[in-house]
Amino acid sequence: MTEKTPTLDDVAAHAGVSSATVSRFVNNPKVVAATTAERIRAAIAETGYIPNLLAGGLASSRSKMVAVLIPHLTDSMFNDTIESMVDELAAAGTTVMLGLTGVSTERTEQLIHAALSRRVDAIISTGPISGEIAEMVRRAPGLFIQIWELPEEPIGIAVGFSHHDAGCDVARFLLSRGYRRPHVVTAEGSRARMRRDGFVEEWRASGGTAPSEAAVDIPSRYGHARRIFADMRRLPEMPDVVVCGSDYLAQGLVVEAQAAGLKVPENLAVIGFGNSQLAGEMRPTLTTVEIDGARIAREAIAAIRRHGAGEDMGERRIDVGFRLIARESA
Amino acid sequence: MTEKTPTLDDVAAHAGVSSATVSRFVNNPKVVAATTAERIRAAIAETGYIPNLLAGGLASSRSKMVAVLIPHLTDSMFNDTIESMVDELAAAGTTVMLGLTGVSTERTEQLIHAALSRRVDAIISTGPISGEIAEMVRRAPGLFIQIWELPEEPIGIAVGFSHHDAGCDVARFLLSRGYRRPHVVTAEGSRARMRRDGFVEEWRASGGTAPSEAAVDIPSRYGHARRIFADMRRLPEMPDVVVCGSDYLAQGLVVEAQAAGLKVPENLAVIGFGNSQLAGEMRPTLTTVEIDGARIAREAIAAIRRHGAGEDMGERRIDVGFRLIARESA
DNA sequence: CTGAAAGCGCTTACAG
DNA sequence: CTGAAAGCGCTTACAG
Repeated sequence: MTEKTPTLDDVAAHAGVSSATVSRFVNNPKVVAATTAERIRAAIAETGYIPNLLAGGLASSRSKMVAVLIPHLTDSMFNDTIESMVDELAAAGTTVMLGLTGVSTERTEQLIHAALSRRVDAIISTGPISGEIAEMVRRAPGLFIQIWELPEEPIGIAVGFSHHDAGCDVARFLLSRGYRRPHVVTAEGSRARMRRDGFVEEWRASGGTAPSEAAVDIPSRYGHARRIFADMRRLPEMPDVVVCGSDYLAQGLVVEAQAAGLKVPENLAVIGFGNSQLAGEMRPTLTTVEIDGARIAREAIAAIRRHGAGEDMGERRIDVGFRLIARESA
Repeated sequence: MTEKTPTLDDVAAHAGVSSATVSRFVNNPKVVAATTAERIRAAIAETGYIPNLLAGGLASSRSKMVAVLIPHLTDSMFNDTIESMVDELAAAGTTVMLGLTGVSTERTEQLIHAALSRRVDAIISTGPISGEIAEMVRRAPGLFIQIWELPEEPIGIAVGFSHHDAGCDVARFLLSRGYRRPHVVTAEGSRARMRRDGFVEEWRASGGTAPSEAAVDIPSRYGHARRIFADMRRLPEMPDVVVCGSDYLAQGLVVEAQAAGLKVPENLAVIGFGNSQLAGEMRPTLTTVEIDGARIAREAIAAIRRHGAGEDMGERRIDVGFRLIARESA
C-alpha cells in the first residue's frame, strides 16, 4: 500500500547535500550552516522522512531505549514511578520498553535478555536478580539500575530504601501509639518479606508478643481483605491493628471492618504502605509509609544521563528513604 | 569494562559454520541439521552471544516491537488490557514500547513519530487521532490499531465498542429502576463525552428531565469524589443517582455518601464504568459497565499476527461490546 | 542443509 | 561547515 519509505539519501538528494550532512542536521541541527539547515528542513517535510532508529542505533550503538521491568501493572505501587519515568524519558527522546516480570526469576531473565538484545541504554528493574542475570548484565555495556531496593552490594546503581528499616519504623510507631496485638499481612516477594522481618524483629525486641500473621499473593488488592478479615475474626484474640503491605489492601480492610460494625481506628486500626493517592483521600484517611516514587524516577534518569555522557557510574547506592505518615486510620 | 560483545560471526567461527547458518538457527532452529544445531548451541553458550535486534530488525525490516499508547498509567481503565497485551506479546518474543499520551494530541503525535522511527510492527493506540497523524500512519508499513474506540471509518483496525450505546444503556437501566434525577459526571476525553451524550439523549428521549452535570479531569480518581459530592448537595434538588465515568470515582462517591450519613443505594445510587476488579469487591458492590479488556488485547494481537503473516488486514472494525452488570449500588 | 555476498539505513572518524 | 567511505551486525535471495 505504500511507496518505499524515504531514507536519508532521499532527503539528501532533495536538499542537494550529502547524507552525512542530513544525519548531522537530524541529530544536532546547530552543526550545520543555517541556509543548509533550511534546505534540509524543507526536504524532510517534502519527503515525509522519518529517521530509522534501528539503523541509527546500530551505527551509533546507542538505542535511545531503556527497559523498565516491574512485576505488574494493575494496582502497582510503582505506577507513579513508572509514569514519571516514561514522561521524562519521552521528553528526552528516549523510549521505554515495558516488561512485566510477575514474581518469577525466569520471566525476569527472559526480559533482561530481550532488553539486552535491543541494546538498551539502561535497564531499570524492580525484579529479583539471580546470579546468572547478574553475570549477563555485568558484561553488557548498558547501565543496570535496581529501584525500590537497596542491596548491600548492588550490581549497578541501586535507588531505593531499606525495607527492613521501614518495617522497624512501623513497629516503633504502633508501639508508641499503644497498640498491642498487631496482625501482619505480608505479600509475595523479597521486599515485602524484608519489611515483615524488620517489623517482627523490632516488635519482639521491644517486648511485644509475637504478632499473628497472614499472607497474600500479588498484585496485592482490595479484594484480599475479605478473607484476611474473616480469618482474623477466628483468632483466639482479636488483633487491634492490621499491618498491610499495600494501601489497596489497607483500604479493603477498613471497609471490611466498618461493614462488620467496627470503628477504625478505635476498634481496629489499619496501616498501609506506599502512600498512594488514595491514602490521603479515603475516609478515614490512611496512616501509611510514603516512598518518593518521583524522586526514584529522577535519580534513575540522572544516572542514565551521566552514563550516557560517558561517566563511569560504577556501583552506587542511592537511599531515598521513606516517611511514616500518621493519619486517621492508626 | 567489557570486552567486545560477541557477534554472529564469533559464534560462527566457534561453531565452524557460516554466519548465515547461525542466523538461521537463531531464528528458526528446525531448518538446520541436528548436529550443526548442537555445535551452534554450544558456541552460543561459550561466547555468551546475545543477538542484536537492532541489526536484525534493520536487515529484515521487522522490529518485533509494538507501540502501546495510553493516556495514563495510574488508575487507568486500560491496565488490564495492557497487562494482557504485554504478557502475550512477550511470550511471542515481541517487545512493547510504552507511550503515555495524556489528553494531548501533540504528545500522541510525538509518540507515534517515535514509534514509526523504531519501525514498530504495530501501533496500538487509545489516543485521539488528528488528520496529520492519520496521514503519517497510513503511509507507514506497520499496522495501526485503535482500541477502546470504534469510529465509523477507522484508519486501520479498530477494536472497541460504541460508547454512545453504552451511555444509552445506562440511561435505560436507570430509568427502568425508577431513578428520576441523575447527576452525570463526565471525564475529559472524547470517549467519555460520547458516553455522556448517549446517556443524555436517551434520557431525554424517554421523557426524563435534563440531568445535572459535573466534569472531572483525568486520570479520574477517588479523590475527585469529595468535590463532586459537595457540589451535588448544593443543588436545588438532590440527585437520586450518580453516573460516574470510572469505578474509582464511583467508589469515592459511595464513601462520601456514606460518610454524610446517606445509604447507598437507598438514598443515593451510584453507577460506575469499567468493571475494575474493585467493583465486585467493595461494599456495597458496584453496578457498572463491563468491558472485556482481555478480549480487546487478544483481538489486537491476533490482528498483528495476521498482518505479520502477510495478510492484508485493510480497514476493519471489531465490536467487543459491553455489558451492564447490575450489583448493589444502583 | 549450507555458504558467499549484497544490502538494510544509518553514524562517524578522517580529510578538506 | 561538508563530503566520501567504511562499518555497525544482522537477513535473505541465490546457488549449490
